[in-house]
Amino acid sequence: MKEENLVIVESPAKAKTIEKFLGKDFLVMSSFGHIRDLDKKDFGIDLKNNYIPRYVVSEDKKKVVAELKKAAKNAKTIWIASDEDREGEAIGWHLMEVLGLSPDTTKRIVFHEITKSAITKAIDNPRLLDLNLVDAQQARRILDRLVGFEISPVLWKKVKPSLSAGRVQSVAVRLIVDQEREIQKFQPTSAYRVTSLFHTEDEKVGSSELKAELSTRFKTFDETKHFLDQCNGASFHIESIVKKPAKKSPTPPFITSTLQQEASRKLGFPVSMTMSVAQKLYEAGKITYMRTDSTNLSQLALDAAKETIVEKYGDKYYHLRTFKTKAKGAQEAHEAIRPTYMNQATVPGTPQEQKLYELIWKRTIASQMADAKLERTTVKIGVSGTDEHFVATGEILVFDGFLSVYLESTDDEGQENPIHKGLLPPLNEGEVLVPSEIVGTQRFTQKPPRFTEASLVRKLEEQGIGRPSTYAPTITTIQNRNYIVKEDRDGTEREYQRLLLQDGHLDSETCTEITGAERGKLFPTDIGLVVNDFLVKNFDSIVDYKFTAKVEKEFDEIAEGKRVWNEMIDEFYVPFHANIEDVIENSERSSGERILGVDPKTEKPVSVRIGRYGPMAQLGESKEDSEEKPQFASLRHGQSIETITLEEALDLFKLPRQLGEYEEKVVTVSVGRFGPYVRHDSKFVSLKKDVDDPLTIELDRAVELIEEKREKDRKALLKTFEEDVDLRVIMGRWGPYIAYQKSNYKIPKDTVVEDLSFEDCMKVVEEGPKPKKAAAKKTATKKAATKKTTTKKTTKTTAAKKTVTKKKTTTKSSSEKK
DNA sequence: CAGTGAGCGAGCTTCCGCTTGACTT
Repeated sequence: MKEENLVIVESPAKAKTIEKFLGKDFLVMSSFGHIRDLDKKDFGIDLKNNYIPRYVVSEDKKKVVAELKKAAKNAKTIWIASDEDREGEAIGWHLMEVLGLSPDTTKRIVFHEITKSAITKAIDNPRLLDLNLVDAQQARRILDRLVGFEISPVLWKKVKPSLSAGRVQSVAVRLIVDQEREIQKFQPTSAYRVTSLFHTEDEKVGSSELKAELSTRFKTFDETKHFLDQCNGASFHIESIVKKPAKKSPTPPFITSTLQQEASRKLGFPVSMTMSVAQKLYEAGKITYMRTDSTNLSQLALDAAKETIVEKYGDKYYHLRTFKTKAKGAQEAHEAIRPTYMNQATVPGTPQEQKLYELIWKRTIASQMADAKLERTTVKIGVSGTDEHFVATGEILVFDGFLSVYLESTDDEGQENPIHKGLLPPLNEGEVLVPSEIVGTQRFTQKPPRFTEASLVRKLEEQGIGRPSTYAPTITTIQNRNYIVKEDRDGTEREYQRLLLQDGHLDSETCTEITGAERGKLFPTDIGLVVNDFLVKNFDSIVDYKFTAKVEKEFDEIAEGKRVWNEMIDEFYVPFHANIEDVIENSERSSGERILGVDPKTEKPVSVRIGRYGPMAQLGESKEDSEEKPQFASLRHGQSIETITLEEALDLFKLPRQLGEYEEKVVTVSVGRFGPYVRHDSKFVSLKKDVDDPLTIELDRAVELIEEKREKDRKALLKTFEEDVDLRVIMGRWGPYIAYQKSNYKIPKDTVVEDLSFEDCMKVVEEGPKPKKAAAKKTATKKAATKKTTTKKTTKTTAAKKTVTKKKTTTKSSSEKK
């Protein structure tokens, strides 16, 4: 039977919802995003012929494309309903190309919200594909490919293999590097903050205290002391009391970037976790689409929010609001992120899903609520014999409004807040106050803040760099490439002065505080620093913060039909490529090398630099006329080329150490990729963090660790079989699994592990899905197949060679996924 | 992936944006 209508959307969850609205005559399918991309071979672009792109159907989309083709053949009318933005238009165009549809007749429809009225309205108003917009996307895609695939190989040559550069990631790294340098450069200055606790004359000390701060901050200890001396015996009276109304308004509903920020601040989620939890909520139909840059709410949502607010909180808490989207380059193909059903304040699910949902619900509801009304009272207190005055501020909530539901958090860390929450004690102008204590404290200016994942996203969005769908992946990429790391850092102790005036006595003391402690902040690595400096030096215009904004403007001109896309690309590419050639030819290798000094024992020079496998130290030099080779050692975690000292570098060469023998086998200690370890009988045991030091650990302790590990392995071993000692059932991090020879196998669902027989296990090993060493990335299946058929060949044909190297890459990529 | 780091040097790495699963020891 021939279907009347086929509608193609991008997301399968969306397809499901829309099908319900459209009824029987419509079959709704999804393309799962883009179906084609530029070929990876030779850029996928004909550089000599107007940059004509060569597209191929992505490996993991072949199945979807085949199904769409089949459905398209059977349909009378095909509706392309991809998102209304540049990428969506291109997805639509690729679909038409692949399915053999004509852009002149195929119906293109768009809607910005998934409601019945929006969809029927779209069906009633189809248009044709906008080829200018498609061209703008092609220009975007081709430019990104050219930038990424021309600069990255330069890095392989000049810095280290396998590195990457790109329009978005390189700027993200630059933001972090520039900020880090600002922080290193920063010199704190200090000033003295004076605070006082007052009470009224007739009241007892402590009954109702008034905390006030001096409006002046003194530069020096002596000035502060002088002032406190003046206070000793002075009188204090209220000069004025000023009351001022104030209001607070709610923030707009969530878009991707603000959701990531708030989930990070309020729930402590990394951005990738926020996105995967949101994805689950979306697939379950609990929230609208989570990759959006629009703060818009549908009429349906506005009505539902009103109903919920009025019912739950009453009329006076409701206030209709619409928000303008601020983000640069926003394309607004979707609604804001909001609950599907406003009247559900909570949903079932994992704790994370519940928390994130609640956050979304509160933010959405609050955005449609009344302002909070405050009254701020400022009390000015004069000091006799001086022109100085203390100020006390109190704030009371007259009407809570949206605050009864939700308040956005800030990134500020530990800044002292001088505002009294709540009421001030009853006071009158002219009244005399008595201080119970006056304190002068030395305070230091704060260094610029380091980025968190979420604040980096905000910065990128402000600059119009990246899209909602790429914020989380970009941050993962630059961490995977080891350009930046997310880390905690302990603070350092700092002394400060404190002066205390109490009961007519002035004392001063030196106190200490911890400063500069960081949690979950982004730091550049040595490689990040070297690569960034190389890019800034040689490709300044590309890693410029404004580069994206500049090309976006040109893409817009293409979309408006004012510019031809391949002319724009040509204008960019010709000088860009000349620059590439010049850098390859003329630029020095860049390794960030630092000469640390000379080893006092051997009198050989010691240096550090980026090597093929990362930051390393070198002891001695390679000389042509000498047989002697230099020694190498990797820098340890937390060490940096920029800051490592000669002593620390020399320590690196003290490993591996032999500790002695245990059970007639040698015990050695060293530091590897996963940190310090003990090696014995070709088995590895990690040293305990913060307990053991590889430079000082002794045999007894090493044996202890070895035995501990044996005990743990014994406990994890669930089953062994007499028939074959190679077969074991082991308890792993993700539950039990079967290990046979060198591969691991998943146990089928619903099996009782205790009941597994030898035959059951062997069945899993033989029939179960082949344990893919390779991460399931695009071509993995193809590679696995090649591997299987050729590994047995012993002849050194090119084909066999090829598979060997391929195998290497696949295992590597699987390891990188960790 | 836990001894690597020049030397001879094939073939490999890499981008951004749209979407989900499959998968991890």
